[in-house]
Amino acid sequence: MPKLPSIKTCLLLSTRSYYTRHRHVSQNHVFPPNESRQTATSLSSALQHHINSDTPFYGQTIHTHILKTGFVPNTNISIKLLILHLKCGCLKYARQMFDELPQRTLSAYNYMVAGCLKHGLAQESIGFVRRLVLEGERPDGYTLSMILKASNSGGDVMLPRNVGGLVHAQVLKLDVDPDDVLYTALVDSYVKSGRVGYARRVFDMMIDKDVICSTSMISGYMNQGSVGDAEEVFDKTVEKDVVVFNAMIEGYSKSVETAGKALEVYIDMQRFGFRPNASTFASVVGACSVLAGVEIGQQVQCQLMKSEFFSDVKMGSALIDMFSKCGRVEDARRVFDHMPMKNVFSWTSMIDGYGKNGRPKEALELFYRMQKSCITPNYVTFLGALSACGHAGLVTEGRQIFESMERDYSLKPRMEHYACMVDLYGRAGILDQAWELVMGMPERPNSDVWAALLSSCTLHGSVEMASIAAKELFKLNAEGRPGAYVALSNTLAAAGDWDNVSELRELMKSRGILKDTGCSWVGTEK
DNA sequence: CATCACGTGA
Repeated sequence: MPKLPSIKTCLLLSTRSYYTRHRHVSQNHVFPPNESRQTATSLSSALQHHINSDTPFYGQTIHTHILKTGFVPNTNISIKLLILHLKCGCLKYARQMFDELPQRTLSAYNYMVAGCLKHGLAQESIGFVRRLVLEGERPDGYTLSMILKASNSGGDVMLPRNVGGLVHAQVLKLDVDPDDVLYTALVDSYVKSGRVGYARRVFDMMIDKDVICSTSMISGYMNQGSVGDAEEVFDKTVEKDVVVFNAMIEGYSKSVETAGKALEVYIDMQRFGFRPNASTFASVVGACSVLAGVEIGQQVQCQLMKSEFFSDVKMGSALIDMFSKCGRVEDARRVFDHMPMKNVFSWTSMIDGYGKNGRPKEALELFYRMQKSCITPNYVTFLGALSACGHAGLVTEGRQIFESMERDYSLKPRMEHYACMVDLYGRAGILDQAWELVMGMPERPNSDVWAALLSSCTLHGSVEMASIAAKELFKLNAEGRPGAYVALSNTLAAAGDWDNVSELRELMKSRGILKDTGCSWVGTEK
């Protein structure tokens, strides 16, 4: 039987292989220990070194070595090993270390929660929160901020709807300093759940409002179309950074009215000495596409080409999108062809660009070529391909693509896809197929689907189906869709059902949807 | 042991 290496050898082994690759790192923890207690101490400091210098894999090496010796790590070492495994992304080992701990402290729990979150396992992380509460621990500021993060992670995390409020209450109970990062996390949580008013209230409690929380606040305001409030917060932000500028530019770039300001801020930030980064360029190019300003867009493109982001995939997609929106598909295609690296986004932008510019053949051709290369289409790609089929009236092809979604890529069609298919059948005049699809949906159709069905009925004069679709639509959110009333009214009128038309018009008037009759001003000037 | 917070495209 081979002799097991001693701890001393382990340390030397792991550190030697480490130093051959990282000669610049100080060697102050390599001292060979003489006694067992010292062994633990020097082992601990070696592990600490790998935690601090972000070289977790070497720390893991130490673990495999000490496992061979049969050395039983103390709590201190176990926790360090746990941290190292988390840093390496080995949740399995981390969990094993965690379960073997003699006593599980709050900080150990917090590590597990954070580790799961970092690897996208929000549900798992909440599981650890549950466990710590069941074991009688009280969540501290760290735990609370991670609960917020988990709830913001978007996934299907089982949490009460108003987590933000519940955490807020706990925060107030804990009596934490308003300038703690936790307050920033709270602001961000409220912003992300769309409750900007609450976010502002928390924000106002903070005395030292730094860039980070201001940025959260700004993006919250920008997402609502309250540009003025965003500007107010932005102006009050003393120590600005690239990110705040980006948040402003991104916000401004969304609408035609403010896209010009996006360009101004872009110039401003450079004047203040901030170098634009990939996100900045993406937003600025976005602003150009909103303005349909190819000229400025091309100027930005030139600047971009000279920057270090010239080959950035994000940039390429933004440029493709801009040129497509300006109706210059050929230019978009040139960008696409010259991209050194392409990802799903690049392909999707290009497919969508062809679709939106009335070139379904090219869109589909690209869609098939993409599948032949190693890029896997996603939800948005399918949406682009399906809408291209819709524009071209390619029913059979559309159906095949729709079916391949789940079969070949295990992507469950979303509401948008169903709406797209209904639209495809509807435009082609195959209303019964559209109806069948809607009835066979696994989930309840949303307003987009009913709206697509309604407009198909309007197109082909099917009054009965139109009224069903309209009824469902009104049940959902008719207020946001004045078009629904108009479509139904047109269908009824086309069928000569004037009684219902006038009834509907009354309804529209009472709900404040019917505006004054439009009239032309042409010829009224003196 | 020393975790947690801002912008990201179709």
